[in-house]
Amino acid sequence: MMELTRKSDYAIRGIVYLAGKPVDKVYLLSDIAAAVDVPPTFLAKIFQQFSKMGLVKSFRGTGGGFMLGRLPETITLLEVVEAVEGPIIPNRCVATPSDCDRSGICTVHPVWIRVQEEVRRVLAGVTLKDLATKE
Amino acid sequence: MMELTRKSDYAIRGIVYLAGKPVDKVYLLSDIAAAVDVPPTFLAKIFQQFSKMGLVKSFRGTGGGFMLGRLPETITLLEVVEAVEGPIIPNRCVATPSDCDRSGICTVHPVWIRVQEEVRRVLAGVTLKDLATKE
DNA sequence: CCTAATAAGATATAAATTGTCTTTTTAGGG
DNA sequence: CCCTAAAAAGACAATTTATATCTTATTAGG
Repeated sequence: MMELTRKSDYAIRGIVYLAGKPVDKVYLLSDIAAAVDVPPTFLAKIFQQFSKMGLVKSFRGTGGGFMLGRLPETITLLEVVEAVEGPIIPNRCVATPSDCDRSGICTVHPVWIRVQEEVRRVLAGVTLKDLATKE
Repeated sequence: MMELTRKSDYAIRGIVYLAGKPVDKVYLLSDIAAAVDVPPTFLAKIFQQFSKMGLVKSFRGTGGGFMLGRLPETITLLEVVEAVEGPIIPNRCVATPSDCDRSGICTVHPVWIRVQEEVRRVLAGVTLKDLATKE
């Protein structure tokens, strides 16, 4: 339970790297991937998702690359994780409570809700600015 | 991220069922599995694990079956989940910090520690007695 | 129009999940 | 003693998810 996927880990590395750089410049995917030690083709997929959601902006063609879509202090770790993995759901019954309807009431359900809340609270309390390491 | 496996869900159903019954009696695996709607062979594997860890006691042969290994108020949900899935590890770097040693210090690491602590805290605060629904 | 770069989609491989099946061991009862 | 009822243990199988890679298309600049 609870294990982050590689994809999310890679995603965080990549976007935190951007957050630690001057935000108005464009960075090559290949350079980012090399800097954070992630397979470039995999990071490309991740950043494509991010781009659709506005977390990063992409520019094609010569001189293209990626930059952060918003200021680092306005992007939370929760947003990043959920952008990659979808909503944080400790158990399927949290997403679709009808799954829980064995025997009328499920006593465990409220516990998963609390787990979800606590995890979201922690992740929502950290921004990319907090995570970015300026060099 | 964070999704409980079926195995854990089944495990919880099974052991909570036991916790809701008179604790000094023995229950057939096949009956438990039918009552909580879990494949019997799968639940068997889970209860074998539980048995090794003392969460349940097993009895073989005629008249055999399973009962809780300890009183319901002394078994936490955390124990049950970790008995099935192993320790709660939001990211591999929490288990093996050496993984985290890209670029000296990893700023995200402490966040995963906090996530781990919060999840454990919630789950440790709930016992099987709390979850058991007496009929 | 040529080149540099991302976008999109198809495909491939490996690992984990979710089981099942068979054989063995243990225990009780006639 | 057998015979039967039950769990224990281990091997095996199917499905799904994770982890990529490859190819082709699109976009932009010079």
